[in-house]
Amino acid sequence: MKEILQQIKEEVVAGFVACGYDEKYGMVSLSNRPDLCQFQCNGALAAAKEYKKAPIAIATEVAQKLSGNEMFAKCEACPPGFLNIDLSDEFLAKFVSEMASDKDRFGVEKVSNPKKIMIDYGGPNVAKPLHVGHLRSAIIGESIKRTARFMGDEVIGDVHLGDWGLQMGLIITELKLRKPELVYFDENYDGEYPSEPPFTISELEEIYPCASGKSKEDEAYKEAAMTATYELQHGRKGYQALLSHILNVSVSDLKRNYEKLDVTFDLWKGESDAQPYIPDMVQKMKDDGFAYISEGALVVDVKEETDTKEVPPCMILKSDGASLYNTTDLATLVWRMQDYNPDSVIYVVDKRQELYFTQVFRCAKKTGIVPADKNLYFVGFGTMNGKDGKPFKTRQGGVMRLEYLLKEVEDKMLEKIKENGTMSDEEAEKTASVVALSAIKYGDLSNQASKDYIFDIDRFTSNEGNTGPYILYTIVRCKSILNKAKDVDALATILPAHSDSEKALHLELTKFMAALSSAYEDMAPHKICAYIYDLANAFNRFYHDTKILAEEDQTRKASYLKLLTLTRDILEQSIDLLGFKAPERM
RNA sequence: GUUUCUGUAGCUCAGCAGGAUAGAGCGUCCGCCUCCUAAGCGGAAGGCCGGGAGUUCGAAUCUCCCCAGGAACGCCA
Repeated sequence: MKEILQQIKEEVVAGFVACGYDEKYGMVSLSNRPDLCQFQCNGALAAAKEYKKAPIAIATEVAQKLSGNEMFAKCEACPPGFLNIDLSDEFLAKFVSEMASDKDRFGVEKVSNPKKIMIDYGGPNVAKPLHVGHLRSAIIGESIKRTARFMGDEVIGDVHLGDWGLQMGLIITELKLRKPELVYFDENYDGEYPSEPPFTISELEEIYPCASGKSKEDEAYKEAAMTATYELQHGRKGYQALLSHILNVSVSDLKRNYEKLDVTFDLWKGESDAQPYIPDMVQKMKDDGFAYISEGALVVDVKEETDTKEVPPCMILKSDGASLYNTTDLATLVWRMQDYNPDSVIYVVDKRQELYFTQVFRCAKKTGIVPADKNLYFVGFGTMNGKDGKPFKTRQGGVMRLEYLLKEVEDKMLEKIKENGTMSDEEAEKTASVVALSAIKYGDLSNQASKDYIFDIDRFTSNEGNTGPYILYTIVRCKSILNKAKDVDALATILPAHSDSEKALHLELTKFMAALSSAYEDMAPHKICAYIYDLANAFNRFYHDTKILAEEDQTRKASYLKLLTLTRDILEQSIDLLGFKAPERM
């Protein structure tokens, strides 16, 4: 259905036009003075210049023209020239009623031109456990994916594993040092490689940081790792067999962890999947004259005249001939275009990588890997900091594993539930994990993605304030009443509001469409958070001063229940887009 | 050094296609459970929107300069 602001605007525009003013002055926005009115139009102030009239005169004229319009309870001119608008309670109730009758979408229409979008989020390294650094990509990407899907786009999520490059060389080098007798290291071996991996996930997780540490101190070790990387990339069989072991062991562990986060991917492709496309891609870049040798490396210039800063060329191959991050990302775009041909690709990545992606995007467009009419978006997110404002660490100063973080938050929630609940242990634990996820995700998503934010467990899990648990609690309240009222009349209409708090709730509900579409357009989940926080507040106020189940007027009671249903549904739909769920009780 | 992001209440953050008295939460203080979950609701105190110029009838919001902090800046990803 048509957004409420749009409906109001049409009336106001008509008013302006009828008075002889340009329609552009009929812009309507939410009031920034809710104490005075619900909506406002500042067009008269702007029109004053063009028509050489006092703003208040214009506003008064338009206000008179609009008086008597059924949509408005009030439409008055206010000095110096504001047009203050209140909707009639009837119109408001009717609008909300219409939303309620739209069972699954609550008035939100799908986009008229759905797109095929591929979204690249996650980016975990195999052989390394998920840590907090992967949290934001997963959470934000998942939310953007769900939102776009809800709006009608076809969205393909790709985890984009980090399963190539120096880190693999490091693991192989360390493994060789520890178990040189393994057949994978015997270059003359030409039999079948064992199907059982020569390590467990925990060993793997220990090997990488160890190797990485050594390579920073030991030049020769680093050299060996780079050689191993090169050999792996150039088809050394034993190493490739090792790679697939590493992948298998690691991916099943990753899947388990992402599942806990309620984050899913349609594709489990990795950097290694792009490798077969590299030779042709590179050759074509050379043939087309885009790629040339500079300082020993193969590069493509991506400078543009409008640049305010130096944009270094996009490096395609290192001087030793090995591929690197950029190469792999470009080759990944090759198969993405070839196999899926998406209209756009969205990268949800740490914002520090912005320059790299600028280079990659330009290079992809310039060399024709990605046609000009496709869009490549970089959604950069900030760092997750600890309470001290520095990157989040464990108490020991190491990188916090996601599993442990999750466990810590779950324990906190469980404690709270046990304190004031009467649940069985089993239900308490289930509920704790649901609420914990909401605490983490809401804590993250309620901040603008691009900014750094402080991950404060105590605040996120707090009983009070703008938190995931608060939103869930509100939903649980709705559910609790609805469960008790067995006779919810699905066909009931929502009556004009009886009280201020009810009216405020109506008004808040009408903003759902606008909130969602702006979150969608800006790829900004925090806008959904801001909206549901306002909605939850409005509901709790209403809840507090309205006796719902005890209401004697049955029509009114049915209207309340309908209102509750809509509130619950919108909240649940919204948190689903954020990537978490509400329990039945808490 | 260059580029870029950030700077709003004691703390954590909204608001930024300019508009009327700058908004939340936490923390502090004061109220509210014989009533549908008090993980709630109401209220109070708390701000030169980093500083300075400019554009405008009007600036937290746009432009420029400064200050402070972070980040990126060709063979890591």
